[in-house]
Formats: sequence, C-alpha cells, structure tokens
Amino acid sequence: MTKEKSENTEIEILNAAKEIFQQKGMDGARMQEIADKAKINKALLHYYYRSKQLLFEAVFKNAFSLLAPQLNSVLNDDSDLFEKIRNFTNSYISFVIKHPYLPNFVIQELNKNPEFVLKLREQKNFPTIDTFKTQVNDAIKNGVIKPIEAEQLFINIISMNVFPFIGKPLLMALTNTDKKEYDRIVQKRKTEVATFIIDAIKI
Amino acid sequence: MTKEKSENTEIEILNAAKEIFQQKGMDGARMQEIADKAKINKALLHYYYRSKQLLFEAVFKNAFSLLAPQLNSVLNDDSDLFEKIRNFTNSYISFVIKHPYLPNFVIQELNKNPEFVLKLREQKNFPTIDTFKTQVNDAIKNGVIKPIEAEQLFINIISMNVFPFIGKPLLMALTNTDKKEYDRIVQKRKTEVATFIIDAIKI
DNA sequence: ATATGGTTTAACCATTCGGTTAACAAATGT
DNA sequence: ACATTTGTTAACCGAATGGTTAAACCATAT
Repeated sequence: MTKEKSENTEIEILNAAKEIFQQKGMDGARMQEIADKAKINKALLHYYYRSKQLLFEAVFKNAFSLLAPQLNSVLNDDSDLFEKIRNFTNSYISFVIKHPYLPNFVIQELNKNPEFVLKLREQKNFPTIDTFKTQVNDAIKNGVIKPIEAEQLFINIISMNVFPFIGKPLLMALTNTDKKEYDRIVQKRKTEVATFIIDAIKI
Repeated sequence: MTKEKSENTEIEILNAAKEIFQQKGMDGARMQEIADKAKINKALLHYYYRSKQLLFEAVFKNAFSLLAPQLNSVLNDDSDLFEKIRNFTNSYISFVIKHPYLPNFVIQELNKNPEFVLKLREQKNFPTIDTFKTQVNDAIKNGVIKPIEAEQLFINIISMNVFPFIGKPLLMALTNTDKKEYDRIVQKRKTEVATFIIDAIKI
C-alpha cells in the first residue's frame, strides 16, 4: 500500500529529525545525518519537507504540542490549587525523564528565534494563564495563601521544575554529584518541590 | 607601541567573538561575522586564536569566569543564610541584566558538550557546595529552618533566579506579558524570590 | 637607511552543506 | 497490458565556510 509506505517514511524522517534537531539544534544539525538516521536518501527529506527550515518547524511544533498539555495541567485544570501544584511537579518530572531533550530544545530555539512564539500562539492548545490567575487570587482572598502575583508563583513553579533538567551539567558540577546521585535528587523533587512551594505560600 | 596595538586587537576579537558566540552559539557563529564585528581581516582571527574551537573556548572560559563569583556568593560567602539568599537573588538578577546572554550561553554549550565541565573544574575559582552544605545543616540543627537537603535548596535558589532569563520568551508567552511588563516582574523578583524561599524553609 | 620582528591583508583552497535534477522503481488507475 | 502518478536514488551544483598562504605593512633596533 502506497499510503502506508509513504506515511511510514514521513514519520521516520520526523523521528530521525527530532532526535538530531533536539540534540544538536537547528544550526548543528545536518540534513545528511538526519537522512542517515532515517535510512533514506537525502533527497527524500526535501521531497517530504521542502527545506531544512520547514523540517525543523515540523519538529518544533510537534515538540511543543507534547509540552503544551503539561503546562496546561497547571494552568487550566480545575483541581484544588495545592493539589494541582503537587500533580504538576510529579507528572512534569516524569514527562521530562521520558523526553530529556525536549524542554531544552524548545526553550533554546525560542531564545534564538523569539518570533517563533507567534507561530505557537496560533495553535489551539496554547496555554494561557487566566484560569490560574483567578484561582490564585481567589485563594488569596479566602486567606488560603499569602498575597503573591500569579505570574510570580507560576514562574517559580516552572523554574523549579524545568531548570534542573536544562541546567543539569552545570548543577551536577556545582553540587558535585554523579549521574546516579543527581537522578536520585531529581526523583526526590517529584514531591519535594511541591512541598517547598506550598510551604512558601500557605498561611 | 606594538604591544598595545596587538593587545587591543586581541581583546577586540574576544569581545566581538563573545557577542556573536553568545547570541548564536558555537554552531551558528561565523568566523567572518566575528571578523566583521571586530573590524579586522578574517585571517587575523586565526593568527591570534588558531581555530574556531580555540576562540570559542577562550570566550567560554571568560564567560564562566564572570559567572563563577556570582555563584560563589551563595556557596562560599560566610554571611547569615537568610541574608545570603537575599543578597544573591538581588545581585544575581542585577548581574544578568548586565550580561543577558551569558548564563544561557554557558548552560547551552555545557549541554551540548558536557565534558566541558572537566575543563571548568580545573579553574581556581570553581564553586563548590561544601560551605553552603555545612551552613544549611547547622541551620537545621539549630531549628532555624525545616529539614531540607542542601542540594535541593541550592537547586531551588539557582532555578528561580536563572530560569526566568533562560526561559524568557516562553514565559513571556505563557504569562501573556510584553517586554515592559516582564521586566517589571523580573525586577520585582530581586526581593520576592528571597522572601519566597525564606518563607518556604523558615520554621 | 636598513634589517628584523611582529602584525595585517587579499587572494586562495578544500571541504561541507543545503538543495536540485534526471532517471529509475513501484504502485495505482483504466 | 499500459499509462500515470507517487516514491526513491545517485549524481551533481553553487554557495558558504573554516582555514592557509604569501606578500605587504609598520614599528623598532642596529
């Protein structure tokens, strides 16, 4: 069947491209290397995705579409605030362990190319902070947590969950830990980070 | 004077290289672009720094030597723990505003090339966590703060201070803020982050 | 003034890289 | 059976890139 075969190669190209782009970035990636990893001729890359740029964008959008639901689980899920923080830290860390290069890739390319954000905004599931903001302000009004801007709290949550992966080599060196020990620390963070945050804001 | 002239160009090359490398990374940087920015012939780059790789390493070590004292101020300064946290968040954020690309550059290249850490470790002022660890454990023993691993606390401090800069484009999009508003939020963090951390750990 | 040393440049080189072409292969429709 | 469309490849191309060379420049020492 033509369709199956062509769909297969198309997906295999995307998978190969994903690996290479996420490890080496747009500039460091080579079309030949992607072709090799996908076990096809280089010209096929251009047959399916006209240019390196378009192939990259396909990978990037795909990566972000995996990340978005994770972020949405903090922003637009309607569970209790503390519970939500606990769920997020736990599930996000599990997520990144499964996709180690992904958040760094997204953030890095977004830094090199801030106008990419515009393209992401168009996507349906792009997370917005509004629900979270209301929830935080309600919790403050009800005397459940200390006054804090929702944006600041959000940044704190994301920072403590995302940075340990992005800064892994640096943090390993600074804390003087090997891989095994660092992984143990990260695993422990699945619960510790939530506790830390809740302790910081609860009255 | 010969020496002055040659030292001048050598430094101007380093400055030009710093800008280009920090904005575009090792792979994205072009020797010609660096030469243009330094207003010299491309061959001069090779005259002073034999190869792109060596020029890059010079820039990288230089960048890290600026960053290290900042980190040391959390790790190896002997002021009171809470005071130290307050000083660090305040001074680190000021530092990054002066060198916006620097931390991202260091972290990014370290990710692409984790064995670079070995070269950094050799440098004299490379920060270690030992003093900080003792201080945290003492504070726990004295009932000043809740039990927490020094490494976890350290990672939290660094994360909340570093990530808002590294993740800026993403965080701006997620919190739906423009440059002006985001800068205001970051400025506010100079004091807010310390308060947040201290609230999380104090008894 | 002239030789000497480091400094700077224009021109050049080999290789790499993204992309194209033209021909071939395989599937599909009639 | 045969024509048409779709998928795949080897070979090729031009531009860009890191690096080299040989000559010119210029300050200083003799």
